[in-house]
Amino acid sequence: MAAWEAMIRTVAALLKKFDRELLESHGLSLSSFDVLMQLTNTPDGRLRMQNLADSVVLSRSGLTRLIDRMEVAGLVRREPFPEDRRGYHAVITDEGRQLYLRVRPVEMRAIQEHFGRHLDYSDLLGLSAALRKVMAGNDLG
Amino acid sequence: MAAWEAMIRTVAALLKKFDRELLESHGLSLSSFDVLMQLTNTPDGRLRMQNLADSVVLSRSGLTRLIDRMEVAGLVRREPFPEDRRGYHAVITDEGRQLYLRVRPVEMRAIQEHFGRHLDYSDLLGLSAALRKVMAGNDLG
DNA sequence: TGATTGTAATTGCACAAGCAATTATTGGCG
DNA sequence: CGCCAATAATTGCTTGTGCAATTACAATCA
Repeated sequence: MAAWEAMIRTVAALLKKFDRELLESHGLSLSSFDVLMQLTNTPDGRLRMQNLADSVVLSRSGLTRLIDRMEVAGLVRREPFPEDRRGYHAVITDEGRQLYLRVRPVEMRAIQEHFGRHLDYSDLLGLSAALRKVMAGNDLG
Repeated sequence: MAAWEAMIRTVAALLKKFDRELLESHGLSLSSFDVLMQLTNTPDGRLRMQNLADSVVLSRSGLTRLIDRMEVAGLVRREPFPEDRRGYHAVITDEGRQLYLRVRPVEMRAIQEHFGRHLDYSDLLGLSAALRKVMAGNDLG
């Protein structure tokens, strides 16, 4: 219970901080960054809306609007998915890739500075292991 | 980095789940529950708006409106603070206390079910210790 | 084939949250 | 004392989010 409390407060505080920093430095929300990261991590920079919504912390409709905004900003584009014409791919654009490459090191540094720096290796191992158990227990892959 | 990712996704997913469960079962948001908890944990069930905003995961203005809603719902009331007439106390009402007492066990069970159950004692100790380090390193008391 | 059921994504709507500006009050300093 | 900066809380405005309903398409099965 205490562990849970500590966890939500820590995560919330850090997320808020990262979100603000990213917004100020690059005009990018954490959600957008997350989308760029997920897309970059696929072999061809594309993902169905559905799968993207699952990996990102966002509802379906939330993702729809986020992709709307990111499309306007030129970071991603939608492409119809021939094999199932209900579906769309979100595809990262060159501009999106470039922005991601610029932002990623900044974000990594922030995480290191505010999170990783305070933990040693065994802390991180323990943390990861514990979280994996919780995720597995909740079908969060 | 992987640990951080796992943490935000786990926390986000569980928070969403808890929030929905609480809303359905008692018409209460997690934020409201958090306020009730913070107030109950003080000796006289009252806290300045400012201090409450710090302990709850919420901005000043967010808290103002949340207290508005909770006041309408009869769970808390505002009381002027004589020693500093700019300030207000949020005070938990009897109704608020009763609701908290009903909801708390439900919430504890949910946390146990979705979080605690998957971890053994040493996991929890390690988790708490690690989070304390991070919080201390970020001035989060 | 045609009807029914299921699924992908979007849209209408309402609400909650944050930032910036505002109001009311306090405290310091000449 | 009177002015000015600082602080507590609120309010106006804008944006992001989720739920429920909707649209478009797919799949199954008689």
